[in-house]
Amino acid sequence: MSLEDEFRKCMTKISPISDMTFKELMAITTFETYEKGATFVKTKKRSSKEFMLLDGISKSYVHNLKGESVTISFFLEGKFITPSFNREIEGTSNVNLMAMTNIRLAVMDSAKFEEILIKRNDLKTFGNEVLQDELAQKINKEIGLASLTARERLLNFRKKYHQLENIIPHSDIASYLGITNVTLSRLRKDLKNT
Amino acid sequence: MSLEDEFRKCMTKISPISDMTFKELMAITTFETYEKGATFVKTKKRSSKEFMLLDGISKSYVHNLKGESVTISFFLEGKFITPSFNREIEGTSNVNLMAMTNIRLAVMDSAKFEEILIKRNDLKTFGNEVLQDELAQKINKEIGLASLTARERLLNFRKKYHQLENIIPHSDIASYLGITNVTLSRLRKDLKNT
DNA sequence: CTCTCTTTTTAACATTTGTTAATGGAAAAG
DNA sequence: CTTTTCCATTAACAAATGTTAAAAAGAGAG
Repeated sequence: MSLEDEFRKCMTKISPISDMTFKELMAITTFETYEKGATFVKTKKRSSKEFMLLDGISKSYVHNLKGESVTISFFLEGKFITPSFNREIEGTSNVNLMAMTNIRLAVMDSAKFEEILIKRNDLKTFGNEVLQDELAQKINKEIGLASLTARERLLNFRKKYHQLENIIPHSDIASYLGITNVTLSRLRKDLKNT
Repeated sequence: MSLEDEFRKCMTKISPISDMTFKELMAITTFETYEKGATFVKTKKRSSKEFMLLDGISKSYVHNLKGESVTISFFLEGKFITPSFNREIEGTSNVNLMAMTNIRLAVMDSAKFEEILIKRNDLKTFGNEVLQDELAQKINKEIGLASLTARERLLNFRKKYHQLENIIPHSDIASYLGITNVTLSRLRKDLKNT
């Protein structure tokens, strides 16, 4: 399958896009690949882009005041990454984006993407879908961190991200769950015998 | 000071608004008051409005799966409450908004507000300012919940919301911090002797 | 002012989570 | 294949947080 077809398929899976709109999108799209471990968006760097993750796994993360890396969220294949206007403060990203595996991305300039979005209703619907998913995830994560035990959060994580636990470093999962990796390991052991 | 003047003052404090734009805003604005304890936005009810909190204190909250109330954020006097497009999923709010004290609000229909926003650059700047503040707060809260101890979170809370601890129920603060109110009480005691 | 109701504090104990360090195991490098 | 390095597990202990229930303090009603 061509990159274009793949891109189209991912978009459509989120919300249907007309041929016309997709053609316009293609005109502003480049395809990029990053190797496992590459940070393709950095905080404090100015560069407004939108990303559709065609293949692989990615995470967003920040550093807290102690300098520790804190995972904010994970992105699986076919996910449209948090739009820039929901991720940037004064034109600079407030999170880093890192490839957890080798990844392939469709990359679009944010300003041009928005131009198309304004005039194309199907893309607007797409954008709303993405935004609403973002909102739902954010609030769920916050509720979880504020009111669930580490064990419950891990169970939720497993429901949402099947198999991810076997693919990416546990330290990333632990910081996502707001626990240490020692605690994660303990919980994993406990849950085996249940 | 008239309600209008008060409204204007609150807006300006966030980002300057021209006379012309403000006049248009006033045409779609009503002023409402709610008594302490009133929930003026409910999840699952359809009604897209924007709120400027002229006076008093408000909170947003949700219920988790166990039915417990979880405080998401607090709003102080002069704060523009999380815009509907950042709070609603398919036209229905994903949080409840409650008055923690008697409050006064400037209330605007979201669709009409957006119409003005589209054509008025000063209002767009205002909107961006609000959005960016929202983003910054959200990410900070998430980092805190994921990587700070309860004690550190309480200290941050105090820095951000001076005096709030003496005004609103501790159960609301505890759920905001992701701890029980017994733990909150303990931390308060500890921090006295420091 | 007194009584009632609600909120906050305190206590005692259980449980969870963090810390540090050692062990084990798997992947990468030579 | 062996060695090295990195990551996950385990253990032992410390610290933080939750749970339950009782006491104290505050707020509101009559």
